[in-house]
Amino acid sequence: MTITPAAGPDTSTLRGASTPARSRRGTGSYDDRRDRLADSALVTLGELGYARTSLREIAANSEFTHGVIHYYFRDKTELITYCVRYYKATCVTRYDDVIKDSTTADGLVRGFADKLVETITDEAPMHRLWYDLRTQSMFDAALREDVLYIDATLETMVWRVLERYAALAGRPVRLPSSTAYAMLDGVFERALLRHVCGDARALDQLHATVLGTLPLLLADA
Amino acid sequence: MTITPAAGPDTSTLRGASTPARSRRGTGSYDDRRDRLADSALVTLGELGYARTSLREIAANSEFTHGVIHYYFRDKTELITYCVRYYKATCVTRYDDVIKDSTTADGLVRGFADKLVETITDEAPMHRLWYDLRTQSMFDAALREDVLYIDATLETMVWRVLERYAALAGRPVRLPSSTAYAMLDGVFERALLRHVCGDARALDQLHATVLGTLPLLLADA
DNA sequence: AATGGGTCTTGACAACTGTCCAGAAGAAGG
DNA sequence: CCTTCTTCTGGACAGTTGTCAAGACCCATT
Repeated sequence: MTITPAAGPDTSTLRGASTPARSRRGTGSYDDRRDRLADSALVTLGELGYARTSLREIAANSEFTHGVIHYYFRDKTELITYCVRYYKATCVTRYDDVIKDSTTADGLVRGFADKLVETITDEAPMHRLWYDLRTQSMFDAALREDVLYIDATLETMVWRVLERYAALAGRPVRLPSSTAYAMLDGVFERALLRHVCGDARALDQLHATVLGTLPLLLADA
Repeated sequence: MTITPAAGPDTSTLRGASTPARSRRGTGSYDDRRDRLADSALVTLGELGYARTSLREIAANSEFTHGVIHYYFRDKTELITYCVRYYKATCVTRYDDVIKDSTTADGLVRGFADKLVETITDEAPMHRLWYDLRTQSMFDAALREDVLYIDATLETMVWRVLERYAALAGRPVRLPSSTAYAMLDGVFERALLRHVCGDARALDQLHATVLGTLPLLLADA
């Protein structure tokens, strides 16, 4: 998958627009290999966390050697930044099916809860990496622009779910988008923490919490 | 302030119970200097974040030299762990005055919102450090025990506020303690992120959000 | 004054980090 | 074949890290 940033922070790199589509060596185009490197990096980052992940470790878990990284990325910051944007593309559409396929308010709530549990089960390393990067942005200004942009994207993603829920229920959401997102994110982050720490009940509790909480976000009938 | 862990994870160090109360050198007792070292460390950690803070940096910002750290702490992990516990002691009583002094439900909500804004204004580095450590615990098992214990402590701290609020309002809280904490924590974390990133409206919005949201946590009249 | 032990300083060590570079490897075009 | 360009390798560099140890310092007791 080649990332195609539609909006948001500047995505230009050191290479001009005339990037060669075909490579001389290796498989796939220049951008393909860049993305595969970012893909490997994300796996390693999700495993070790931002702080402990070195460029050599990233390279070791990829098809490249450590020297190549500086061929595709100017420095570590550019690699991380690119990875963050790459990550975003993999998660913005996560709940679109829930929105599209639900025909009742209760069905949407169940589908949403199921999806939250599923994504923690399948993609916990990616989620903890996101929280890691978001927290790091409080110390490292270089990450802020991207983090805030992705956070806003996630907020609208959640808001689309709630708007559909409100429409199906015939009652408006009684909280602003920012508050609703912050609350649900807090619930999700807590469940992720418990789950990663080995709490077997974390996912069931998340499911129950979402079922019990989402109705409270709508105005009274 | 000397930390006196009442409950929670094991706090024992390499030194036995017969710790000398008076030192031969430096000012204060052995435990005093240990705490002052932890105090310096927390300031540095809050400034740079867990990942970027080295033992030499901690020592440079303290009254000690870098070698002393291994005299008071076995290794970096023990220092961090001690700091985390030390941190907890400084924040568990944060809202006790609000609980004690409030005489009306609305007054408690205002006092709580004021206090949240105040603590972000005054102690933002400490808060972002907490979120940093909590996130790191998802990657580093050594931190988990302490993090989960502190998180539980914060939950009961928030719960005490809500119980008092419910009593003053004459309506019960309609969410379990865990959910209520997760939601408010999400709102708080978001406000902190915005604030640290330079968003001047973050604190006003936090205040307004708390005023608007807390009533929703109680059952209908 | 001498001793002994708690406290602290200083320098060293190996391991690791991001970055850079000289050159090899390989494909495309002449 | 030879040249040219992209791609990649492997090593080197300087800086930083946690950890340790030899010894200096200082105070209390004898």
